Amino acid sequence: MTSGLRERKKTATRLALHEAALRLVAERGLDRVSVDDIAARADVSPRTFFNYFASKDDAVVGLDPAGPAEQAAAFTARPTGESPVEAMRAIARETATRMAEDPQLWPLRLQVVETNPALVAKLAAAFSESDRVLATAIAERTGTRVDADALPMLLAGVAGAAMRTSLHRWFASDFTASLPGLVDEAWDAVAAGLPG
Amino acid sequence: MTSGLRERKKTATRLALHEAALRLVAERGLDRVSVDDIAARADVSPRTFFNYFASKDDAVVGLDPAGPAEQAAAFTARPTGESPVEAMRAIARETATRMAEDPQLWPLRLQVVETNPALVAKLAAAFSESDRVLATAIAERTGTRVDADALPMLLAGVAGAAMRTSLHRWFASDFTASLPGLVDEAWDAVAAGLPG
DNA sequence: CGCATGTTTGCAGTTCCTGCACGTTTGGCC
DNA sequence: GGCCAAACGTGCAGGAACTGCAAACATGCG
Repeated sequence: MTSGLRERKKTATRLALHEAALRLVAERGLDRVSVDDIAARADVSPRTFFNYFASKDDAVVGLDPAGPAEQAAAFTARPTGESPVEAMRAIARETATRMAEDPQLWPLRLQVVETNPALVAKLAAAFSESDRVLATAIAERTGTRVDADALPMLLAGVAGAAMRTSLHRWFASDFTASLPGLVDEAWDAVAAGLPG
Repeated sequence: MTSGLRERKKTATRLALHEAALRLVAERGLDRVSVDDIAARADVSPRTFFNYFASKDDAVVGLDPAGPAEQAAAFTARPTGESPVEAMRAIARETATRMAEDPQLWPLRLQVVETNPALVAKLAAAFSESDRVLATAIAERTGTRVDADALPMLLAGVAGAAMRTSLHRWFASDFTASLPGLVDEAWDAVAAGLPG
């Protein structure tokens, strides 16, 4: 899969920068960590940092830049019998399962993000970008247009809301709850039209 | 309402800075406008700029910082007979009506935001903050807890998705569509459980 | 080996943003 | 009107984020 040495080194460096950023911010707080600090702990030059992340915040949040596109592809690949809502729900559940697999990374990420308001904003922006990509995929699958019909953006946005809600409850439960279970609950409520 | 001279001057300065930022960015694009440019056009010192906005981006987007709290208050003030969904829908419609009243400001804002990716991110962050405040209000009204129950964040998030979708479609229609009408469509779809 | 291509790094420079200190304006009070 | 306290505007100094450029360096491939 990751064949060449070059690519392996790149992903290793990216991960090293992300983990360095995450741990430093967990220890000291966002504004007591500089890009130079992060670069130093990851053993690269400060200039190199910006070859991997566009900003300090991005390095801390450290999301896979290919994530949204992969989700969109997964959505497109769902069986044609499924309704758009069923398909979105299915990939949300898959994503949740994958997130919950690593008992360290996502909990630490969420802990650090919830503690630093600027990062909450960054994560929201990342979700919004993901929504945008997913909306395009939904439009293609359903033969609608993002600009004209409500469904694509609405469904993508609701999916994002369901995931954010579930992540928050997962965090609030100290990661003892089942993330896929929380995702299911959220989608049940959505499918029922959000009963009060 | 706005009694003192002091307060009137403050809101005037804030508005001047926002309009300066908006028009300059509309003309040249975000990265060809500096804070100094904005301050100069608004006739204040660069240092004063930061007494009104925390960042250049915030000045361009220029949302009322009291907006989320006002929405939450409006939600709390809805008749007790209404379900949470009905109440949220009602204030969404009110908000949409108010936005559509000014035929200049919101269209220009949306135009500028959609043209500059960094601003899309900022707007998403602002919506997320609004969601957070609304979720708290929903929890209080329904006797649930934001940390434990899905409804507060989920409903707030869905409301945000409905508004973002409607704003996008309004923009895509060149502002010829009725924004409250689009909001109604979005909420109809949500209430029906997002049929495909 | 040796070339083409991609990656790292240092450096100079711009812009954003903040803390601090000081002068000016405003509102309340007599 | 005159006075005081609080709020506001401004200049300055400085740290940190980020970018473009060009020179070294590493890797893949023939």
